Amino acid sequence: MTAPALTKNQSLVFDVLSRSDAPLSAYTILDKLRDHGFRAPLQVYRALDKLLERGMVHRLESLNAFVACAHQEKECCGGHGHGTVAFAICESCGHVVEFHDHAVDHRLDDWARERKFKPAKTTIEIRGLCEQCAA
Amino acid sequence: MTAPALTKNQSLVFDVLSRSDAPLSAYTILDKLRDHGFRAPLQVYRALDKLLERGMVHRLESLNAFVACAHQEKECCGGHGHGTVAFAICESCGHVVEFHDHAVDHRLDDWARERKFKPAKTTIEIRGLCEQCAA
DNA sequence: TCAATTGCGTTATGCTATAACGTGTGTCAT
DNA sequence: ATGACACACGTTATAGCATAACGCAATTGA
Ligand SMILES: [Zn+2]
Ligand SMILES: [Zn+2]
Ligand SMILES: [Zn+2]
Ligand SMILES: [Zn+2]
Repeated sequence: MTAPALTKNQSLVFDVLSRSDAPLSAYTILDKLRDHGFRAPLQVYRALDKLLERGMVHRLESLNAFVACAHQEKECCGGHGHGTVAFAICESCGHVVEFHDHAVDHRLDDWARERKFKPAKTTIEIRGLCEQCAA
Repeated sequence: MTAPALTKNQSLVFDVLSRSDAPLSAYTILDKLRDHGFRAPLQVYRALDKLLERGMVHRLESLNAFVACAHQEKECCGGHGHGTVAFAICESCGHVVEFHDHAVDHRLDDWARERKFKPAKTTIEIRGLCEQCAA
């Protein structure tokens, strides 16, 4: 039941994402890891796949970029085992806020149930300007 | 105030999207329009940009693909002048349903207002299985 | 020990999107 | 008219994102 340890490559990728204060593209991650022996995009993508599976990393579809999950292990909704997560992305400074909203989740869930649509993964991304940048 | 007519290229691209029952990538559109003189991606992307501006076409971020807007001109929320729109995307048959949900919109709006975040564009995409394909 | 699984590294390729250049065509103020 | 401007268009080249296909090594579990 308890997940196996991260491999070396997975740890390296996760570390880079954790330290970043903005989303990173796979190729940016690659560049940051060249000194650690990374040579090809696949090394990054394979690590990202595993981290995404675990919910430790999220993909921002509107940016083709990735962020470390901002949840603590045991937060509401089970931390990394969270349901749908939403993002507010500042187009000026690049800062991203990850959040849940149960009302939104349930509303979309109801919509799906009414139409007998079976959701697998839901993307919610608000792009705009954060408080700092909107001033 | 009334929008200028579509150019030839814009019409061709819009037609292709309108006739399709699934989202199309820019390159797929290009292929479908080679017989009409299209030779390069930019011809498609430039037309798409204008159609997106007008709200006649939507981009599905999680698919890197495009669909014709499913609204009628004068539907609720002003038809093509609509606010946030959401999509349910079947991963099996490719069918896409476009919808509004005011409750979701307002909830996300509230979230943003509370944090003084200024939304510019919001993406909501539910991927899963439609009723037909879930059976 | 033998198979199956998983991760890894490499090369090559494919898909998505834009930069930069020049052309032609209208509009509009001079 | 003529020049200035805006805008659509066409072309070539390039940038950015993602996966296919190969082979090797380590791990696991019958
Ligand atoms: Zn998360
Ligand atoms: Zn900002
Ligand atoms: Zn629409
Ligand atoms: Zn379906």
